[in-house]
Amino acid sequence: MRLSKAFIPTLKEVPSDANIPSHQLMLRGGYMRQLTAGVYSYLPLGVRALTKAMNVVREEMNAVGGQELLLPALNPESLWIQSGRRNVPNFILSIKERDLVLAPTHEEVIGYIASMHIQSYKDLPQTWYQIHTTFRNEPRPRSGVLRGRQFIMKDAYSLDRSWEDLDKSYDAQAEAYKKIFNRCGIKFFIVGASSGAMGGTGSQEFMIESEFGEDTTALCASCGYAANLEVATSLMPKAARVEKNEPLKEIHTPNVKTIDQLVEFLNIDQSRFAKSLVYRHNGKPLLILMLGNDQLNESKLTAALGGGNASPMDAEELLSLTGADGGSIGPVQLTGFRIIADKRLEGLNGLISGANKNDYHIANIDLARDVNVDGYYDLRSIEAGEPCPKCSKPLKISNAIELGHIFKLGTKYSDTLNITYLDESGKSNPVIMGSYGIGMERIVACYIEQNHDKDGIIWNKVLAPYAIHLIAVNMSSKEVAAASEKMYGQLGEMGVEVLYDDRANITPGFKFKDADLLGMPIQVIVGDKGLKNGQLEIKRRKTGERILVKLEDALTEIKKILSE
RNA sequence: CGGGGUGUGGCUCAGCCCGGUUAGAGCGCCUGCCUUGGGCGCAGGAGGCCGGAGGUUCGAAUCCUCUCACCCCGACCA
Repeated sequence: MRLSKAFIPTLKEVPSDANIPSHQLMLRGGYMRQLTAGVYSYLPLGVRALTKAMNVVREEMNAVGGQELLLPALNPESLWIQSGRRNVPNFILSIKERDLVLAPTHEEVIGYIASMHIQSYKDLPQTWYQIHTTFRNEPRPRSGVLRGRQFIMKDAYSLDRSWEDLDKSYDAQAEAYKKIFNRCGIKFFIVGASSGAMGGTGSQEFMIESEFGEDTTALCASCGYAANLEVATSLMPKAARVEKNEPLKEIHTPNVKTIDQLVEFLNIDQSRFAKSLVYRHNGKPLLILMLGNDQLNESKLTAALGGGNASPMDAEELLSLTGADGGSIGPVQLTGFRIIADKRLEGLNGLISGANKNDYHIANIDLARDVNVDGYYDLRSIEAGEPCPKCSKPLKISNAIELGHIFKLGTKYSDTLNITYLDESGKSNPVIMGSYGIGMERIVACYIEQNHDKDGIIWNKVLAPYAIHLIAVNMSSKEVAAASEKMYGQLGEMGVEVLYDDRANITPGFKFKDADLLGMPIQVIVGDKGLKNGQLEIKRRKTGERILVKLEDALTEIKKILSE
């Protein structure tokens, strides 16, 4: 492609809306432009990079027996009502003129097709996938392409007859994912994750570490334990029971609201306090007890509650239902609430909690004696430095971007959408499903996050839109123009993808800056300086290393570098 | 959805508090000359109903009200 004819609008200045490197560079390099919040147009260079990523994904999906489909973005609303996902918050975008919705994923359509055509155990297993535009009602799009309302997803679905076969399909996808990200040159790690509203029995996320990530993960450098904070655990010890079980005692605690203030006011260790959090779960009042200053993890809470909508109660309701304001609420003699507690509180006594009377707390609480606790669950967010659940070494906490997510769905959709097959004995069974997603733009953006410098993107040959950026330093020099044109022709004949800067009246500095910004892995520079000695220059974008080669050796040398 | 911020030429921004020339700068763009190894120089030029609507005023980019859009923090997030 000749740059003189190409549509690659580069920008010298950083657009003010872009805050993270991948976003800035994709805009500056003319890879894409924003249309509206969370929606981007991909320009020619962006399409080429995305296409490269898609090719890798296709190859690896096909290699594990995936069959490519193309499913419609427009879905009948009724299908989503049937699966029970029509009203999942912030999930589906719909259109106004018809009872149609824009599909945010395709379990429903896969299920619809499968329910019609999968009839016998002989039809199983199947793995179907697509690479397709997906829509989600993101409340707050951000970070460029990392979180959009419209994005391209590779989504795959496995259909199996048994849980054992699901494990095989799932493992095959996991292996394919590793190959995909490795081939793309992305440094990733895998964490155990919550299956959330997706349902199912297990899931893992493929992550890259990034300060701009929206997920938080716990990692053990020693044994390799890795989990999303939504599900991460640690070996934080429970507090112990105290020997003497004293009777309940009210204590005056004027203007003492937080656990930290209580610790200071009473001079008692925080492990003697039961913190009360007041929520509504599906409309019903819920009191959650946490040990000391442990932080509630809402993902764990939702999981413990078996789904549904849990949110903090507002201050007015709090007062009318408990008789006290936040900071003075506790479990003793509290009526109308379901009470659950974190596992670290299990069986404890000698605790202090709110008295449901402003400025008072109650001491000597024995959860077994004084409170009707409806279950102990793991509800707390772990913190950095806590002992790894597997090997007890300190855990590290870091932010991460989710590149891919794989789920063992089980029968959730088979049940609602009636996806069954007949086994050898003629008995009807639900199909066991798995689902596997990759954000295609995230591949490109995450790669850039990990591979850029102050000048621009640093592509590897797998994702690079072009293998070579050929620069004619000065087109007004007849010799340079002739040698460049010849090189462009020869590389083209070799089948190499070349971006050729043949622009006239553009100064060399400008061309070099553009080349570094766009980031092709190899720059071939033809200028008078080298031609005097019958040479041209080859520069590696990644290292900045330059070598001079004789014109007649250039093709051989380039071939050699390309095959590395 | 709560909090904050920003909308002035293609991009980055100044001007706004404290209303009053013809609305500015840099970059980019066009023309000519010049230059040719790290976003070159000189000269000339095009391009803006100051996000939108309403109001106050003799007069509004500037003050007030409403509204829309975008960005950030939080909430949320398959």
